[in-house]
Amino acid sequence: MSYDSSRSAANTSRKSKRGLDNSNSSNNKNSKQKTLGMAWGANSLSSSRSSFRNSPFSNFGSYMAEKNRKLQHQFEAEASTSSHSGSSPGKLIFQGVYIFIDGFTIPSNQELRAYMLKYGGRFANYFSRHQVTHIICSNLPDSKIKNLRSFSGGLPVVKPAWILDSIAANKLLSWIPYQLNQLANNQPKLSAFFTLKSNPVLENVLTDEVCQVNLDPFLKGGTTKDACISKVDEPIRFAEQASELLDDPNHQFEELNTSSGKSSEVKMVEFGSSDAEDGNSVNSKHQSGPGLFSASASGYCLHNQSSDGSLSSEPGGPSNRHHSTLGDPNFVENYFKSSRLHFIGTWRSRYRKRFPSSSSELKCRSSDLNTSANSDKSTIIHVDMDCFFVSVVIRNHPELHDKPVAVCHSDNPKGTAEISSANYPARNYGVKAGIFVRDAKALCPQLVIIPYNFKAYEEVADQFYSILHKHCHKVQAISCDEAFLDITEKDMGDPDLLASTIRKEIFNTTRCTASVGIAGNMLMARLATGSAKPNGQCYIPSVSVDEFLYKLPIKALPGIGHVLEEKLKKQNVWTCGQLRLISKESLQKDFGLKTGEMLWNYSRGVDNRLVGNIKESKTIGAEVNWGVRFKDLQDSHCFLLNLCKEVSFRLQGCGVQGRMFTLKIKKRRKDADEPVKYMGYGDCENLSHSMTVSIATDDVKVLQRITKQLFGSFCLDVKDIRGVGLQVSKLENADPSKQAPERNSLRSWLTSTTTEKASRIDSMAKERARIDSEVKNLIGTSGQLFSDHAGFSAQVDSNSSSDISAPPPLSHLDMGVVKCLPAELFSELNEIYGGKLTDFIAKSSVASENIYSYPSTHSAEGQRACS
DNA sequence: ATCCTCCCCTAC
DNA sequence: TAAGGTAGGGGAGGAT
Ligand SMILES: Nc1ccn([C@H]2C[C@H](O)[C@@H](COP(=O)(O)OP(=O)(O)OP(=O)(O)O)O2)c(=O)n1
Ligand SMILES: [Mg+2]
Ligand SMILES: [Mg+2]
Repeated sequence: MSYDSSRSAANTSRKSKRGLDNSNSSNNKNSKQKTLGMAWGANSLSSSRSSFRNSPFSNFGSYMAEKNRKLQHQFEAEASTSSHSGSSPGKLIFQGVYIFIDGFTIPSNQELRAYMLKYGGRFANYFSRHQVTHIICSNLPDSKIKNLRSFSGGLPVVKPAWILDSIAANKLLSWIPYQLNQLANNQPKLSAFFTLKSNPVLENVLTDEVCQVNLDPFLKGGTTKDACISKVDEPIRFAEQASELLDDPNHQFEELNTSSGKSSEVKMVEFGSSDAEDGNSVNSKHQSGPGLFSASASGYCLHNQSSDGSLSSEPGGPSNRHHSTLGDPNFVENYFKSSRLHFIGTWRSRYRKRFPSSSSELKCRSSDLNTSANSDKSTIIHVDMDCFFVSVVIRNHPELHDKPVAVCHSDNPKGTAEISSANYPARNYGVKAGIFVRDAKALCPQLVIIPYNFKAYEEVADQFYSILHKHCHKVQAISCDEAFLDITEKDMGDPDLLASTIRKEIFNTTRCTASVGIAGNMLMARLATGSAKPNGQCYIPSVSVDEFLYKLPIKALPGIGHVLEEKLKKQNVWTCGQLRLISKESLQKDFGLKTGEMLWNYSRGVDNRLVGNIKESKTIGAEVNWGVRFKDLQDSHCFLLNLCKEVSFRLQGCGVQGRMFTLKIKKRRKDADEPVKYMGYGDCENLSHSMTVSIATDDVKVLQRITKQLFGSFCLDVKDIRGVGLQVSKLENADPSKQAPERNSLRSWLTSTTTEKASRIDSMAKERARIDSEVKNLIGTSGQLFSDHAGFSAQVDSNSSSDISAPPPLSHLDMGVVKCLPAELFSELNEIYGGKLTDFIAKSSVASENIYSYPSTHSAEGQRACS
């Protein structure tokens, strides 16, 4: 196996002074602004943004809203014109039908394929839930049936006779009479559940009872087995029959279908859309725009399966889908909708909005580090959902709880799709997150593969955090399924009791289990969770820390990944006990100051971090390292533009702008073969270039110009590009009035006192020259007058200025800010207002310096500005 | 010493 | 076929 990428990269030419040489060749003819996914993205951001942007224009929010409205309109117009095509000749009886043939059939695979192609249908060599409309199947072994039922996601499973009869009738017949009986008969006895379901008391009675019973030994007995580490395995049983009777809209839905359908028809258990939409699914035909992704232009993939199992003729139909940037203009948008890593990567920014930092977080402890003194007193809880992505999806499928199950995009036993999460039965076979589905199938042939349901993950995460916040005010979110609680102050009673209460509540609310670790610091609490899983809790008292760690493999320590693990193993260190034998100095020499200290501390169970609120983000970015293949420069520029749009949306969604831009490129290594992973990046060099400007921006056009320039400073063949990322840092609040003074670079520079300015006068010339070049960069050659600055974004489009609203009236300008603009920007602005600015300023030449001048604390930025 | 840039590593 | 993102911490080495 050729291992991917990540060699030392020490040989890559590091310097590569950012060559400002490359002429911004194309003057961007195609600035038509497709605005891809911003349709609903713009909605959410305009509202969130209008609250920020009210200065210097008091009505800036509406200005932006209007701008966004127009862009959205434009987008919708384009979308509606682009999608329709093709008329259907009478012969194409299978138009819109996309079959996948599972197993041996009569007539043969090839014959059916030929029929489909001849009569306007399509034929899938590999199963894809997104494309396939019908599964064709004659007969299957039992094991395969079960898997099929799980994976088909509600698609009709039909006998080949359907195709033959349709051809004979010269029209598309209903598939229902041809449904595979085998499958229908094998349905779980849902009806049995439904009759019981109507008893709402049952849930509490059963689950509570079970929990109580299981918790009992722990609560009474206190400590158990090894060295006072108390651990309760699986105290909350699934109580399968009971839990599945819960009043679940999804079940109701299934019941409706079962009873109202044809007598022979039994609705297949649905994993995909129906579960996602829960109660809505019955009547919601339209994909309620995934506004979920508040900080992103992309939404989730809500599979557009028709909920009644009938022919699902998707809007676009089963048209050619491209799996790479080649030929798919919406690649970025579509890709993110299906990316699990994008989902978990962007979850945090959504959480920030849903649970705004409670601010009541009294940072009464002066030092930001735990001293060993109070560490003894602290009590930290770590909560983590068990095999989260699997658990959420199989909630309604008790028959799968005991079987090995994994979440994956593909069930192709030869495929390179990645396992996202595997349940515990599957882990017994070695199946785990990150491995290829083909390897997982090799390890465990009966592995059941189920699809993602991002919307459900989001909902469960919300419930999860609602519960946590209810029980504790100090909650640090780690991810959508994981958090730390500081319960030091809650000296009321047993932490174990609190933990079991929380776990019980999580289960009763979500029907998914969580595990909990309790200890004196975050490190040990996290490790405790690991040993509590699945569905358990574990307390590690201080006295047991040493023993707990002694045999623990170093890889189990958070912060030690495969690289550090290998390096340490070369030093014959396999366990934390062995790690302790190495001196701190030696570790720091080998791994650096901080990393060495971390290793030394962690191996002893020492962790000084405090549980805290999520900090405001320092960087915002987007990258794509899958399916990236360019045939020419134009391809790459188009892709970069889409990336810029995505990043711009996220910046605006977060209400921030940035000054530093980093473009990352994955470049196929010299002699690298085609990647092992389908559409993957394989063995690559990771390259990056960055640029800092003095005016923060979130404007697409500015981003695009900067990005183009950065892109030009790489010398490479676009055909070698396997991944692209754009990251923005040095963030500032988009609303200057809410901007922390020390973070407001431009303002601090502009508003520094005259004496300060005088003291910098020597450096000014140099700085001015730099600004000149930046301004040129920001303004460019065409339309863009200047970037978002001090809350102002104006665009004077030479060709179609009617497209964008005019800037707000002069009276709404914040003159304090305007006065301080650099000359170039001031004159640009002055032009917009027909020279009236000069007069205005002249009249109100009263002292404004005081308003915005800060004590000269902004050392860093000051240095930067005048150096 | 401290910053800055270009990386690498890690976790979810 | 398949959807290998995102963000923070931090190290090496050069510039100041
Ligand atoms: N390489 C990974 C790691 C995680 N995830 C997703 C799927 C997981 O369900 C979710 C949470 O990550 P966890 O590390 O908590 O893993 P699980 O919850 O699946 O299992 P565990 O019981 O070990 O927590 O993130 C993923 O898609 N790919
Ligand atoms: Mg988990
Ligand atoms: Mg987790």
